[in-house]
Amino acid sequence: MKKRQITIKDIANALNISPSTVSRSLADHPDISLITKERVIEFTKVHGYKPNVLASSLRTSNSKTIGVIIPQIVHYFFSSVLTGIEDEAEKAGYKIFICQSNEIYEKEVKAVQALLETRVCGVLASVAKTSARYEHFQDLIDNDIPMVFFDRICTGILTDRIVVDDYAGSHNAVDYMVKTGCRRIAFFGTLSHLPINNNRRMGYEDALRRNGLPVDPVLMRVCDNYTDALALTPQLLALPEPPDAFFAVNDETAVGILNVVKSLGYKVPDQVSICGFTNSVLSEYCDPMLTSVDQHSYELGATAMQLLLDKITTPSDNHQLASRVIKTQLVVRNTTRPLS
Amino acid sequence: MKKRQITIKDIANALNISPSTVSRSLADHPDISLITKERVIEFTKVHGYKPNVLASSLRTSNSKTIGVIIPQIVHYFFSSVLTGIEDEAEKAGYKIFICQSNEIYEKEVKAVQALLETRVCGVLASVAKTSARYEHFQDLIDNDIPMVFFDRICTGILTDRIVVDDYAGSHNAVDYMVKTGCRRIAFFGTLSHLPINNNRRMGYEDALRRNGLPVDPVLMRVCDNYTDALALTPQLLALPEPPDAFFAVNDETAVGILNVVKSLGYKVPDQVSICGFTNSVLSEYCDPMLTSVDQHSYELGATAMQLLLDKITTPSDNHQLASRVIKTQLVVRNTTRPLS
DNA sequence: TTGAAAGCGCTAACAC
DNA sequence: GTGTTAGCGCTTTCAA
Repeated sequence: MKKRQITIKDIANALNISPSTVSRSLADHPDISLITKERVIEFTKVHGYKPNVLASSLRTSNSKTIGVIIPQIVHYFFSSVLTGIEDEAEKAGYKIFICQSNEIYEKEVKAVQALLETRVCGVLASVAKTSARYEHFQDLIDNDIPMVFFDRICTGILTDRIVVDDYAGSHNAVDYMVKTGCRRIAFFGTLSHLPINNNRRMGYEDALRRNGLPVDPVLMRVCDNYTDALALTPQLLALPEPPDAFFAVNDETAVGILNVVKSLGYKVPDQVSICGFTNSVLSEYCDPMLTSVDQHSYELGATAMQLLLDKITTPSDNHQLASRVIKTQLVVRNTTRPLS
Repeated sequence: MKKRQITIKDIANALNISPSTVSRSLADHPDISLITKERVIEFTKVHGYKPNVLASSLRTSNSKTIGVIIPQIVHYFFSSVLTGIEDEAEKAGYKIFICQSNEIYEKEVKAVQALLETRVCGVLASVAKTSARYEHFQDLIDNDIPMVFFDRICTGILTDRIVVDDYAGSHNAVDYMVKTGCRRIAFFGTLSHLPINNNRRMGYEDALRRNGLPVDPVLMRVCDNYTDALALTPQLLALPEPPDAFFAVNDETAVGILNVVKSLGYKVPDQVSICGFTNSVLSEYCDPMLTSVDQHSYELGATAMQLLLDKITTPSDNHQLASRVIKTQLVVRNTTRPLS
């Protein structure tokens, strides 16, 4: 026998007042007398009344919920962004509904569907690597759901976005490696349609060019996880002209490279330099500790949420889209040489 | 101008049928003629109808949502459990509503409140380290919300639970270290009321005793994160009789110990052995790779969700609580010596 | 200061 | 095979 939750009507009957008075008391409406309010509050406490948010959301057409579409929370970067998102949401009295795409396009589409059905007030999204179509996101826009893309944005969709300065981050890191004597720097990136990858690659290429170094396609590979790095790194080191440095688009990949390089007997950073991206906790756990590009992930999440809340509370029809950039910062540790 | 979503009534009017017929068509009710169903489906596709789950949940008193209360998703163990939970939930057609307690009692209480208000069909919870009171969980029970505790259970509350065999896991690990020659093994654990900690400590103590080794309180410390391990480890190594091995309740702590031990010039595992708990990806990232106790976290999450779904679908009034145990497995890597 | 009544969008008896 | 009707629990005009 499932016990029925107590309702406003129950309170009204018990107290011999009307449901509307109860509702107003709970909402602390100024018209209601203090005595009445106190009686109501007292009753809710004693009897453990829990407002049914389903009902109030339906009635007010406001679910006070934000949908978050995120690739994978196992990754330090995303779980850290999520913390920023949650903290801001909580301050503003919003709940968040997290959907993991697991980098799978189909799951992303389903997530959008679920968020639409849940009548979320807004959506924060970072797109899956495999997503090459964007109609599902357009669907959100078409239904007037405010949305903000973060980190992995979707250029085809006209809406606010917040990213990290991937180009500068990657440019600075590579520039630093060149300045410390590296001449053949390999690039391990992601294969996807996302601007984030182009930007990081361009930062890499431009840093080389500005330093008068050649851009060698042989050194540029698709590899963005630990396991693949274990397989690919030995191939590069076996080249006639092997790299003397590696730049990877995330820390897991960088650590994979590091483990291979060490196991093959190279000295890090004397013979081979390595730099990652994200500056996750991981970078302090490996040995030598990893030089990495900090993305200020918490700040990214918090700012994304603030942007979204702005859109929700002050819906402006002049659709000039905000485009924020979070600065990165190169954190030099011991997988790269010091500046002489 | 916020665009109103299209409703069942709209479809009914457009198609000159009644709302109930539309509803039944969408639910694929056997009574409805194929032609009608097709007309309805066609219309929903063309006009992008999204059912309002708020309304249907309210009407049916079934939100098809499971609440999950979890300490911190940044940790590999929990995010990995979460994946198991999500996969099972999805199979069964349930959404999940994730609440992070961040190990803070007050946030845990708020989470329970939110879940109650959202009218979730059930709750999966792993309790915060700082929670010493449990009325909030009792509140769920009192409202007949099926619930299952996982990993960090709450002994005061009578409900289903699923844990890892912490005692055996820790016993085996310590026993292994003794068998490989360690004589003074330090224990780094958590300070909390949770059984999980007692069990791990007892496993440690019993393994020592069965091998005829003394249990020295000096070697047993409260320390369960990377930063604290950096501070505490040197103190232990400076003892007149320093430990020759460390057993930590999680991998982050173990890596912290490892980094200190190495930096002080000790050889691992020759002079000092180290073992962690969880077997997170982390254990392959450090050097030497970390020996750790695998907790089968994905399986833990999946099983927890299955247990909960069982309770939800077949609510038995005979409250005999299920208590499942997931086996652990010692994964030997290079921070411990081989068995001779 | 409070109450009556309508309705958010959906479902499910019950009727025909 | 389809329609009528009532109501899930809440909020909010409008009236008193």
